[in-house]
Amino acid sequence: MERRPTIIDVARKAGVSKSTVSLVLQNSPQVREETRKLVREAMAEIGYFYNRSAANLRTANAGLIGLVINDLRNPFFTEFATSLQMALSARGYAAVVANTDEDPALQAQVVGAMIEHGVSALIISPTYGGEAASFDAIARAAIPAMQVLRNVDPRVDLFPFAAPDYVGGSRCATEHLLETGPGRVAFVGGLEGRDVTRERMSGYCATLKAAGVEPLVVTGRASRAFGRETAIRLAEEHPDVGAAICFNDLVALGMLSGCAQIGRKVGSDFRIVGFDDIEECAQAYPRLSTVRCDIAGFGVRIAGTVLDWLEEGTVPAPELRTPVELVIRDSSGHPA
Amino acid sequence: MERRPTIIDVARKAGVSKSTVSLVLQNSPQVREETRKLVREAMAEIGYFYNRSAANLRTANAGLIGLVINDLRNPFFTEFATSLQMALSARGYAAVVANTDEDPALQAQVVGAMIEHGVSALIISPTYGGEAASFDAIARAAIPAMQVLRNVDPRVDLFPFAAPDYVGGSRCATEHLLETGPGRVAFVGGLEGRDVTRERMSGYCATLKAAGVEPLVVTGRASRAFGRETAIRLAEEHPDVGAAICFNDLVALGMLSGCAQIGRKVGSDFRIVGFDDIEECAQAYPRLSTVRCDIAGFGVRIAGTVLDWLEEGTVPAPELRTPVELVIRDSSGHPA
DNA sequence: CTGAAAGCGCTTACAG
DNA sequence: CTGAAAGCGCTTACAG
Repeated sequence: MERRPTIIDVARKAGVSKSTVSLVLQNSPQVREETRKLVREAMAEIGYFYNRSAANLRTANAGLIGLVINDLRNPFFTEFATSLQMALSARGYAAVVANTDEDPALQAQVVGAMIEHGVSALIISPTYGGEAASFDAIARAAIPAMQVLRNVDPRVDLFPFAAPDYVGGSRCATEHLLETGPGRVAFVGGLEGRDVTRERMSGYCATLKAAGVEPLVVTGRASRAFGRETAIRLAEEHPDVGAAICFNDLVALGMLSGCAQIGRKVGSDFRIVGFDDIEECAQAYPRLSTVRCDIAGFGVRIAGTVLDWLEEGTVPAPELRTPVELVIRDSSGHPA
Repeated sequence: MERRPTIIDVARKAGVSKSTVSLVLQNSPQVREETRKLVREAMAEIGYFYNRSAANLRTANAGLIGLVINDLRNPFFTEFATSLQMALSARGYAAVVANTDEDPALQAQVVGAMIEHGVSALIISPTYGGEAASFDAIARAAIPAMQVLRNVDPRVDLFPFAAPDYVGGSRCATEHLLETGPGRVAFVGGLEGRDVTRERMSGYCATLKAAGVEPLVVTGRASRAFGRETAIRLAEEHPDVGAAICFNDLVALGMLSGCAQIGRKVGSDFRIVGFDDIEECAQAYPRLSTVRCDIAGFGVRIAGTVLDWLEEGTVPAPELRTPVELVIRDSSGHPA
């Protein structure tokens, strides 16, 4: 467990100066091919590892990106974080990631820790509430940061916002449900008063209004458990409701489970469309129709946007909306 | 976007030397309370952020832990990684995390990157194959590292191994299935030749052998899709099979879906038990019986083990097995 | 309790 | 193409 070799050790071994070793490390063209090879061999021989922290002290580019996520156990966010991380990795960056579990205090803490670790940029899917503490710290530290999936800080010039086109998605889904069968269509899940809920609901409300149909909104946690309970409750209390558009796939999958439990046949007796298109949708029975947000592609895109910002100074637009697509499978019936 | 304040700026502002500021940063008791307060105020006023990379250069404790996971999109690993990360965070460490997608080359790359970033320790749920490249690099860098969930490198003295007690779990599950009904019980899912598959299968095989029953093993990818297909295929080709113990919950959930599709009633016509107890099990219909590995608790425990190793020098035992527990819900029927 | 000085491993002009 | 020197922001003895 002795001291790790440094460029000085490499230099000594290779018989050159440490500047030369540094130049080799940076692939500088001004080092002769022969010397370069000599140095590389010396590195391999003595087991040299580049020390980025030390380099960072001079250049202030750690190659570290912070990723803070409000709910990392939710498959939607897992998929986002994973795709993003892998895209960063492919471009030579490492990701420091933290889950905040929707806790503003925890979020402020991890954001602070990441700043201390010298992240070059921050990508944050923020909690609702207490956002000031986190974003003010980021602003003070003058670190490029994007807010994704949820827009909680209005300073989008400082903290550009990106998310899928939720409104468009809910409009399509509602129109589809209006076409495929009779009965009222409900909107299920999503916590009241939140932006994302408002957006995913607004396409629904607008479409129903245009069609002259009365809406029925059942807000609540975006969980399987809530979906399941609601499916059962809806059958009892609102037998006239023949379809539901869900806040997300988790709720929809929960409704599938609830309908199975009470023997209500999904796709005919009752029609459901989810939101997000997590992997499970295609494997459920019946296969779940949903609004595909291509969250993996979204993650990759955000990685690119942030790295371009960092490397080329291309400041992202204040608001980016990525297109969504209705995927019709079996849970929503088929147009008559 | 000017230069970030340093301890020198703080010192000047507070009218003390930079050593004093450093001492305050470390909560050294040798600084007078009054001075301490003065310094803290100065820090707040000029927006100072601690620079860990710089500190690390002297002390070689970055407060960074590397977490590399073979399949981060799998809810089992997501839960593990998230719990672990949050436990680290609670003790003041940040986690650099990377998904390797079962790719040995990618794994070697991210391990190298983490070493460069100066992680103080590594926790790795490794890919199968090509392990030498990764673990040799870790050994050369002399970084404490644990292999979890999969034991691929035999040097467990160097890289202690920890995992739930898979063998015991599969034994319990098999006994349970033998008690709750008639028909053969199959083992479904898990790639052939892998340690985890072998372990999760061995309790099954041993129990059947003791009971004098013929085993039926259907290996394959540990996915919902495979479970679904297998449920359908089993009903056609092996109508005598009345129960299945699955490699993991994903397979079991897939089987639930397949049974629903062909109208086979799970819990009576056919009995299923999963493995892991991911969150979804309790929300499925019927609710899935499974072997609980308490992966969240496992993650927290590993975090503790590694940090104790780092901070107190407590070297972990070469192999740690954590207890598992059979959770009986509705999918496995009930003992007659 | 506080200051001055050296050093952690690198990069970056600047000479040669 | 290569060397000597300064400096990144901190910590750590060592004096005072």
